[in-house]
Amino acid sequence: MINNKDISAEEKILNAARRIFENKGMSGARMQEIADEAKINKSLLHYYYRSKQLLFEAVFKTAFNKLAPQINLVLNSDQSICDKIINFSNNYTSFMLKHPYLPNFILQELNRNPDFVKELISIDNFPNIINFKIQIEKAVSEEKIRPIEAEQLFINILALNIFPFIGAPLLKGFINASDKEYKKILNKRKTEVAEFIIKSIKL
Amino acid sequence: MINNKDISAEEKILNAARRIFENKGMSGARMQEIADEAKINKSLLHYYYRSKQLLFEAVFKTAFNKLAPQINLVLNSDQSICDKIINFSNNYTSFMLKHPYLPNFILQELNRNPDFVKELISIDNFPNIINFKIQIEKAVSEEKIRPIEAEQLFINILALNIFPFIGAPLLKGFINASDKEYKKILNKRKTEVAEFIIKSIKL
DNA sequence: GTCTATAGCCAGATAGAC
DNA sequence: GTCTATCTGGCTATAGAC
Repeated sequence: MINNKDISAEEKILNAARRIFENKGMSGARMQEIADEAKINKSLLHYYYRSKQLLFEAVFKTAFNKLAPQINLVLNSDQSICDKIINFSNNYTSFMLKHPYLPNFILQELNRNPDFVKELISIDNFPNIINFKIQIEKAVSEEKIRPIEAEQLFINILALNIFPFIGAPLLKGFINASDKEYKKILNKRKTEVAEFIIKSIKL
Repeated sequence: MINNKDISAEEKILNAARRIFENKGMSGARMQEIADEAKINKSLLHYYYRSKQLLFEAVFKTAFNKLAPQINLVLNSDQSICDKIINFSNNYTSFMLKHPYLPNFILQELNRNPDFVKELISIDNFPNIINFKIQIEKAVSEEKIRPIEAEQLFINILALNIFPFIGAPLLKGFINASDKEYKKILNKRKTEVAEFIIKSIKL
């Protein structure tokens, strides 16, 4: 039997762990730091999650499950290509402005441990390009958009939307922007990115 | 007086450290692992570089100094906008196919420690958007390209070229590509990316 | 310059009282 | 479930012989 206090402790830990892991990664994070962030005794971390590795995996899967549905809207919804591009660019950027460390965290850990993707693929709703590929090939053959491979277009859509968050520290430096100015630039991208892509693929 | 053997040891360490740090990051790397990779006694790492932190900084600055000139070709060379986009997309992708972990390594560590950018900015030849901004504004006012802000275009150019390397593990999963197939896709991007951008900004 | 041995510290994990 | 105390191992860094 689990009472309210238990749920609260487990969730406090998971949220604290998310903040610390997103910032420092698996190897840079300290269990003590997570405990402090959660305002909870360090032993309780082990009581609830057994080990640092298991706590990390819980955080990682939660993070990935936030990202996957967004990608699936591009790959598997029944919107038109234009609507997908417009909606995804708008929604994804809005979402990321609230969770700016998420893509960096996920990609960082996957680069460090590429085999982890294999585990993720078996999960329900792991994004897959097949339907999108059919949609693009159809649109090309019907001359609704210029000839372009679905894989290249898909990579472009993700690149234009995700990179501004991953590359933020560097981009801020290159373009001489304060945090506030950079946030403004990101906000503009909610519509800019879709316009950029659509202008490129229209006939 | 430094003889050949010294130089060799120092370089062996730096190269080994680069490989390990690029893979595991500062906090995930172990001095013993770097020593093994360099086939050298662990004490020598401290003899030559004093501490892990200093060794890391040497590796990081070397890496950044490889990246910066490439960015400066876009920002500060006197090529036309089209030539810049075509040449950068081609050269950068060729370069990154040889150093695929470089952008991930740099962005990872900058995200973990954003203040580090401030140190980099003081370095000679730190990329700056000013000249590029002038060039774009001129081209827009002369109606050579459609209206677009220099910052947004610059972010797009970097995003389309860099993200496919940082996001590789995830993208491979989404588009069901083997390492070999993904490499083929990246190779195509040497020309695809430039085409995609130019189609979007032409009038 | 290169090695072995070890100091000194810190992190993850557990034992056990309450 | 929650706490304190502590074990155990691994890591950076250094001392000191050669």
